Amino acid sequence: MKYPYEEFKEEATAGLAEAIKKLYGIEAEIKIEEPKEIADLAYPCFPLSKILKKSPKEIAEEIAGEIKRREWIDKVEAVNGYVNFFINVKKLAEKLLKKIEEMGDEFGKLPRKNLKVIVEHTSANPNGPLHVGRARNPIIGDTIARLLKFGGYDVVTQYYVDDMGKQVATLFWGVKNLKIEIEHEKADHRYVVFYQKASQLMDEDENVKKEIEEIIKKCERGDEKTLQELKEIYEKVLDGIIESLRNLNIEIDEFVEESRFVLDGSVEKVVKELEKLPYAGKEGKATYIDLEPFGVHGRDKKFYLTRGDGTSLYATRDIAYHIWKGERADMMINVLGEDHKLEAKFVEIALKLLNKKVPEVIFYSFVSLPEGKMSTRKGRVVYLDDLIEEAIERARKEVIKRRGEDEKLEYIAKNVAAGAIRYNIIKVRAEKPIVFKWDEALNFEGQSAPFIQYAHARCCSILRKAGYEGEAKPNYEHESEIKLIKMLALFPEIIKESVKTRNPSMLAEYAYDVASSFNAFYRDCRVIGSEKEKERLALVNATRVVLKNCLNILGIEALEEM
RNA sequence: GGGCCCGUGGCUUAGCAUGGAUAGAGCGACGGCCUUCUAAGCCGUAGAUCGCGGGUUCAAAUCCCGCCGGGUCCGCCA
Repeated sequence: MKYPYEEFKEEATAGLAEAIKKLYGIEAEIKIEEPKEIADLAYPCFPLSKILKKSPKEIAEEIAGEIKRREWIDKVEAVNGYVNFFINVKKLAEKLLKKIEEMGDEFGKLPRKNLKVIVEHTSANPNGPLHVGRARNPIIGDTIARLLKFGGYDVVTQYYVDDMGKQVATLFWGVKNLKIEIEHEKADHRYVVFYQKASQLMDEDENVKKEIEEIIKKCERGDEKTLQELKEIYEKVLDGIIESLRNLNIEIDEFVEESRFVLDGSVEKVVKELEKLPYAGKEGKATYIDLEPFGVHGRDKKFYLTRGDGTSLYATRDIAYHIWKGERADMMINVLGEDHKLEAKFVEIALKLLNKKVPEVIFYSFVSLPEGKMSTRKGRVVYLDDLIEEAIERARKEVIKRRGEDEKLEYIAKNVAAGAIRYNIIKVRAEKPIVFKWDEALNFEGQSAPFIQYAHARCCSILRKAGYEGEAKPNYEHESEIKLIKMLALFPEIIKESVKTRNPSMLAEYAYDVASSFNAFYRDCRVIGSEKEKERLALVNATRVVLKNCLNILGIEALEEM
């Protein structure tokens, strides 16, 4: 199965190759471009000019003269050394609308690949509520998962639960030893106070530090009773985190506890295997791998696998986890903060040395506050729950302003809020650092989720009123109609591209462009009651489908009214 | 000291992988548009040495080298 735009592109490429062969007798690599306003496709003749010793202008003219109108190619022009192609809009409209009509929610999907991919994201220590500094993780992870599913992969998402590290142990110690009364409906917010106080005491009091260290040691030795006790506490915090995620439309398929890899002996096996390698060394009883031969330079290039007492370290357990994961999937994708780069590099090196599958990693920069990096320990944070709550509050005001209070108020406000937050994170490339500002994070206008949701709601409203039944003979002439058709046709291309590059921000941008093109159409072309009502309704419906599919991938509710 | 990432109008950002035709948006500012399908919208104006300096090329925001500024890491933490 091919999408219409794809067919056009193939026809143009084939036509070019043929023409060049015929004219100059050479097999040229055809690199085709998609200039926005100028043409639908363009072929620059500059590289050929060098080989042929002819001006690009002349070459373009010769080639353009050679390429005939075909099924998809409506017009070919030579301009400034480019061969410009124009698509047969009538044909495009016919084929595209038919395809969208048939496929509906499936439109834009790529063929099934029969490859299982595990997307690991969030994996935050369950010692307190999620904060905005890490909010990119679940949003990027969930969007990537949805995107890959749409792109034909079988996707499972995993949250790796660090149930035996310092953070959870500190939390546990705090809950057991401190008396703090705090009111909050969510457990993660109640418990984080114990964690904060305990961390503070740990810095001040050597005995507290020792007690916490003892808890960690017990866990790492596989003491099941201690692990169980910790679990009873952290599980409540984790439930709070899960609830926060659910408010952003994020569900995680599997939770994998770190301790299982200690308990089942796989961590020990990893250490034994790695110890045998020539890169391994010992310092006292602690084992390390020297990273210098792998191109890692710095003050200290030793990466430790075990402590002096033989217990394992986080990265070592992470290796065991990845071996386990790799046995259960064809591909692994991890979403990690940029602070994990070195650790991830180490895990990668270790996995390669052990001849195991290596994960792809998507790194993101932190969301910081104007006063600096967020920190749960220091209490310098904006919690995700507070952001969501504020977003809903603001959305509610907007909804009331527009449509008054009705039974749909909460539903709309909640989804506008969640959408706005998700969109604002995903529209920016993951590597870019973000400084958190309330008004930017909660923008409901311009390039934002509500803008796109609004266009979708407008589509739905028109279709509702007109009673669309799905029959149409497309014949579009208005510039805004044509622009919109072409925009919709690009959807599968955008999916292909963003799946390939694992870059959902491209899709976010595209969804905005579709909504924007629709608004122009809405402005210029009356639908209901016009002579062209039927075919315009078909276009509105096609727009609705594309917007909905975009929004679904972005994890944003496609509201039907707002 | 070293590694990696970021640097595009006042602010936020797309484009950078695979170099091409006038650098595309949004916010904010200013001025307009609700008697017709939802004004969370639309139209217009102003605003850009694409961090700086070299280089490669017919062509550089995009590739290479150097520098500057910011982030991040270099722990027997996670």
